Amino acid sequence: MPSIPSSILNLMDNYLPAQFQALGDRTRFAVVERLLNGPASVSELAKPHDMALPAFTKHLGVLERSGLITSTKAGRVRTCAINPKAFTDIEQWFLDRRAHWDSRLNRLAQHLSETDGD
Amino acid sequence: MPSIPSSILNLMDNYLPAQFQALGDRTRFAVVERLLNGPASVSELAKPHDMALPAFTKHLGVLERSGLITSTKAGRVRTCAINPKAFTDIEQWFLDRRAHWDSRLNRLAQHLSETDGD
DNA sequence: AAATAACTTAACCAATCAGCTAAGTTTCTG
DNA sequence: CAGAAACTTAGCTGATTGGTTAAGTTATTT
Repeated sequence: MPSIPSSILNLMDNYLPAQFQALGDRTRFAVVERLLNGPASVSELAKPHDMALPAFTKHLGVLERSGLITSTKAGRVRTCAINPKAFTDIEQWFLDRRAHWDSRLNRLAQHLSETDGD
Repeated sequence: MPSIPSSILNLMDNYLPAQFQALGDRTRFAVVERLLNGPASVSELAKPHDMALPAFTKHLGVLERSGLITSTKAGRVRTCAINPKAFTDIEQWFLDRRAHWDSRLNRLAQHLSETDGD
């Protein structure tokens, strides 16, 4: 059974560290929180941040390359929006790890209670 | 003994960008995934990573300063463990934002249906 | 007591990052 | 069509990051 080469899968694969790194900057984190209220243009998003536009648009580039946001240009205005799937994926990672973590603790507790009287 | 005001502690506390940044590196991300299986010593954690120990312990420093992990030294062995509260806090951020996001979409849908016949 | 194990500290280096200014492009407005 | 608005591209810079080696410290083993 021929399968998709892992080189391609790896590209498709949502790589969480890239998304965490994107969120790991005050400015980008604030942009994401803003966009959770709905889409906005570049200049609208930039307004609260005390920096020149080129610096700011680099941040948007990082967010977009990580997959956390999307953007489309209409006329001279670029509009940015949250990519909900990226958030669902990260959320899922936390849910999975929590489930794993909890079951580990349960096994531990089980083991401790079973060996209690030894 | 003068102490750090709680107002400042609260600001330091739970500063998500720092935690995201800590997770935004392959090595540190892998360490966290490993620690979700249970505590481990520094050299145990370092083994799978092809780098000298000083480089590796810097990563542990970043993780610990962010609050994602804790460590204690017994004899010459430092043992690292997950700090579950940090994970709960991040998880909570995602749950909160999702709730907010969903209610925004609901309001939007509501609005669209109410103005449907205009 | 000497050797080894498990880090730790210090000093350095290359690469990436976050910012800047200046100049360019495209699209709207008057 | 001239000018302004909304980015975009290019090139520079200082700070931070992720790595290195060499040498030190502290605890255990033999």
